[in-house]
Amino acid sequence: MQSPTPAGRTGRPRSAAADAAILAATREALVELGWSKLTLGDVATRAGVAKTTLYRRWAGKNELVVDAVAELFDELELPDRGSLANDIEGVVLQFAAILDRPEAKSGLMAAVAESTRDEALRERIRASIVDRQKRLVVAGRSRAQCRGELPAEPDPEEAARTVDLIFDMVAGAVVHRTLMSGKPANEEWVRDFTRVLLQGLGSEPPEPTTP
Amino acid sequence: MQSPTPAGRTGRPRSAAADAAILAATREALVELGWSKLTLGDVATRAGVAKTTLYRRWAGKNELVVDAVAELFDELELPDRGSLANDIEGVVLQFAAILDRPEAKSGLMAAVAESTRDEALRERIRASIVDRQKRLVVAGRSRAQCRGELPAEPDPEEAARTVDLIFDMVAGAVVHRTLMSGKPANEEWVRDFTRVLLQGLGSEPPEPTTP
DNA sequence: AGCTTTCGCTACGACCCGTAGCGTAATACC
DNA sequence: GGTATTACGCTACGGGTCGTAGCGAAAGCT
Repeated sequence: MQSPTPAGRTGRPRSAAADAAILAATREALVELGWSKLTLGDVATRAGVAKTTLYRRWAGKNELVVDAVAELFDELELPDRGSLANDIEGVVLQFAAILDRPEAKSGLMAAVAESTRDEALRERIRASIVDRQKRLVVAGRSRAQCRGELPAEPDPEEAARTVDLIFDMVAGAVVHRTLMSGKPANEEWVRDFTRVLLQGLGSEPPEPTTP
Repeated sequence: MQSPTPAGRTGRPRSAAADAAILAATREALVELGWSKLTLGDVATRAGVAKTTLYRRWAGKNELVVDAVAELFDELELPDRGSLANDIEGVVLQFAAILDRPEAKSGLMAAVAESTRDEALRERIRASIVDRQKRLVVAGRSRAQCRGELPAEPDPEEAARTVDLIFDMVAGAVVHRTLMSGKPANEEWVRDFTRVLLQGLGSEPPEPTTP
């Protein structure tokens, strides 16, 4: 997960408990201090380990925070809710709930910002966060094709392009809504979003919000 | 634009040339160093001003970078290209071109990350960057309604929600494509994106990419 | 046992931060 | 032209964080 996993097999093994404590302390520090004021010395103190232990496992702040934030996305699931629209609404609400947590907001965006100048960090984010989310898109799309809700795309290259497009549209909209617009991606918004995604902008709303 | 604009009217005025030099130096430093390694002392040296001059005008790194990045979005325009689809493709390509610049990527995302813990900074970003982009959505939508390409929404509250939704979907998709997926938002992608946005996911592609 | 690796601790030079103080330069008002 | 007022450049400073080195002790494996 972190630094070049120790090659040798003999000797005292690394403490797994220390790993968990460090990542939890990192998230705690992210909540209280945010990215810029988070220091590795402070994280070490919170975790009850020495600062040098941190540097033995992670190359720096970037890698540590990515690993700490990645764990937040472990709970993402895609239960079968009967229709494509329901599947989308369900997973988007899950994603929005994770993004609403302060440690996810500041940590993820800061890491992405740093990754624009660090190829290895970008790959780390892709492998531990982005690809995990994209798998949900692949699964949901294939499920919808079996239901006949989406057209089949025999060309694998074109199918991959479509998956990428849907992924960027879904995740991008939620992230932008949450971070840039600063408004909640609640049920009402998710309903509207899903309708536009599935039927396009030309469609008219089913009901003018009369609860 | 920056710090509490000097209240008094007498005395030596602030140098406007210094402002431009500082903002340009900030963008240059963003390109070469990225957000985390950018220091205000270095920016001051590049701009040919004293470090104290920087602190007299901006409260800190966050505010300075936001102002420096905001200027990049000044060139955004919405020329009338005849149809809603063409309008969208045009403005999205402009937006993607700006986002592709390294100073925009690292600067904007880092500022957004910091803004999750700084209400004043979030407001600054909203006023100088986000709202300027949203105006294009409002204009493009109203133009499309005049053409009859989009349904009219008489309820102003519902119209505002629709504008917000479209804005987050468009800008979010481009940002996510560029930064998270790390792939270019080129003409091919923009064509696919516009088709899905207007017609929804159920529609089939017009031609299987046969140039 | 003995070997190997991790761990906690301390200390260190290097860098950047943000501010204070001073003398000088540039404008507005009279 | 003289004067008040503000901005500017420069230097210097205490405080904080960085990332690393070195040490003795602890914890596993064979």
